Amino acid sequence: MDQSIWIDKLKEKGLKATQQRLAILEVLVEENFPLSAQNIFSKLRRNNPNLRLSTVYRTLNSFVEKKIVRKLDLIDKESFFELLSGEHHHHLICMKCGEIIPIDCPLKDYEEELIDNTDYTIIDHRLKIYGICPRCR
Amino acid sequence: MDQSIWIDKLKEKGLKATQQRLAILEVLVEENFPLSAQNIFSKLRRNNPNLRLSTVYRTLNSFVEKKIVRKLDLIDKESFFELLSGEHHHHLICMKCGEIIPIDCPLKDYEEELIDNTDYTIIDHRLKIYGICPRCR
DNA sequence: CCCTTATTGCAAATGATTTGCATCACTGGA
DNA sequence: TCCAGTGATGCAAATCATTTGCAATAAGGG
Repeated sequence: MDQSIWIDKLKEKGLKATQQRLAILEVLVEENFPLSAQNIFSKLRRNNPNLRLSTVYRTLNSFVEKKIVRKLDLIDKESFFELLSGEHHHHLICMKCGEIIPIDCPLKDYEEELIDNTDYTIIDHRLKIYGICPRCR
Repeated sequence: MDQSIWIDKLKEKGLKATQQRLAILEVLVEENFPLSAQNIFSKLRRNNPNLRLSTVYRTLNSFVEKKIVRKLDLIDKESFFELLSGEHHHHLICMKCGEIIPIDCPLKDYEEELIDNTDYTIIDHRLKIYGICPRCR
């Protein structure tokens, strides 16, 4: 990973470019996939025994706030976090094996309609589709 | 509320028609709106000091399992529960005042497409749209 | 009306996430 | 390059919604 790009990005958003933040970013970039705080923590801890789960949470929360990552509530308890890059999209989740597939967003026209009908200002939306993948079926 | 309908419905689903279950159902029917476990608990407790929050949770979970109510994760922490009746729909939530508006489901065609593209069996989906209502804006 | 079994009260546990505080590491300026 | 100020982190403890174990209770079929 080219750290300098990320160092700049962090500074640009008013965040110090610390070791822990860069390590967490590196995992998110390399996986390029939704991960839980615990996931990230486990991956990093062996080479970084001082890292705490609370630091991972604090970091992810600041990343969410600065729109560097997006928080997803895919399954009941644990939240997942994914890097905000590439196309806006949603997820299809296999209820048996937990596979997560990115899917594109079908809501553009629908939101226009909604604005006309409700006079709301639309800020954001969440869409998740649950099913069973061909292998688990 | 005509209790006998609900007593039958519970029995039909293999649940005993207990006082607490009927009380919880009554609140859900009268509000006809998504409520949290704590919401329901607070409404009932004054006339029912023995009721426990854990009973409300257990009841709601069994209702979800039997498809009598639907669980919604609208805001970060607390889950909401709403009676499963009427049209399948989703929710538009005002991020300032918390107003919740039911909206209809735009996903039928999209799911067909998804089945063709992914070979998944689609079980369910969740859609929430967040915005600011005209009054709060 | 009784017996069986599901349900509830109650208290304690759980698990993800957050927080308080002292220490440490980053960064911009000298 | 070094230093001070401030934000970030380690650490431990707290929080908060939700769940669970167990003994006591209530529902409902016979």
